[in-house]
Amino acid sequence: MEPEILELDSFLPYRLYRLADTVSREFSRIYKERHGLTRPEWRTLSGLGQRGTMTATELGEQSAMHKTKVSRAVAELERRRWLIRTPDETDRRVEHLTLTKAGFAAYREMVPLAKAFERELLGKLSAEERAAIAKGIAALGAALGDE
Amino acid sequence: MEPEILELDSFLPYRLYRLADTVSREFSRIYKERHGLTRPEWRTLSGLGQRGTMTATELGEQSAMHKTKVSRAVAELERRRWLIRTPDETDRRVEHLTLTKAGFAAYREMVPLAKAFERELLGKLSAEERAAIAKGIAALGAALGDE
DNA sequence: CTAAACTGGTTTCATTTGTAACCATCGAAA
DNA sequence: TTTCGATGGTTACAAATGAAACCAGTTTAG
Repeated sequence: MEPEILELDSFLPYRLYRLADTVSREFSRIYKERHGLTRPEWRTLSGLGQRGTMTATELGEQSAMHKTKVSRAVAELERRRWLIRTPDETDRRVEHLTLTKAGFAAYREMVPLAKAFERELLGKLSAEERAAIAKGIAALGAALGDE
Repeated sequence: MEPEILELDSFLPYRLYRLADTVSREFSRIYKERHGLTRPEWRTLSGLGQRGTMTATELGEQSAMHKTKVSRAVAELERRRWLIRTPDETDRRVEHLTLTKAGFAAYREMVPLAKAFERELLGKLSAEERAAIAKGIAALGAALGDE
């Protein structure tokens, strides 16, 4: 019997990871160069910028980050005075996180850059290709419960 | 003027990364549990299994890994006696890497598991969705020169 | 020839990450 | 109530990673 070979180049987990890695690495230059943010920090910033106040746990769910990443990212943004913590009135374990003026200013500055990056990337694709990637990602995400 | 908000959930770099992370993490359980391999080690194993002999540099190109990752993965697989290095005849900096019997046995054992994983994952999608993800990834990969 | 630039591969060091243990608080059940 | 299991969040420690320095050996240009 023939030895079975795995075509790595068309193997979904590999292909997907590699693509995401390339895109993410490119994109990270934007927030890394501009403000020296790490990816968890950027996600925290954009999560709070988008949704307003959130708790650390909510942030973790929304951005698919492990709680330790969230914890460290929040600590760093707090150190920069980009966010503040407000203790919950009724549950003293919980704290509500909100961007400060400075934090929100940074967010507002980043948003157009992020959108431009995405626009440029998608601009290299045809309309059908854009539709395909959107559909594919949505379907796979749904299949994985990766909401 | 309205503050511009970035919808993280539909932002391509984020969505893609998150999806890849989920898939990759799931998949890694297979080679992690079975043999305690790291991802670079798995990639090295499957790269050599697929293509036969390669140099470290070629491995790096084929699997999109930094040279230090390759170096360490190769060292570990060598320690397990899953591969051997043969010095190049004409250029003494280069070494050709090949799986040993044991290494190839491990590879052969992993391939069906990998294929089954992919099959199961894709099985959750409709035919059009499968086509969409394939097309989208290929297009984006091409656009990025991410061969 | 020979010096300088380059390439394959390894190592060192600082940073990032994940796991697990941990602390404090909370809610439910006895 | 008191106790015990969950939960929000942080910390400690080990492992994985990336950047840059490094060592050999090779090529190129003078």
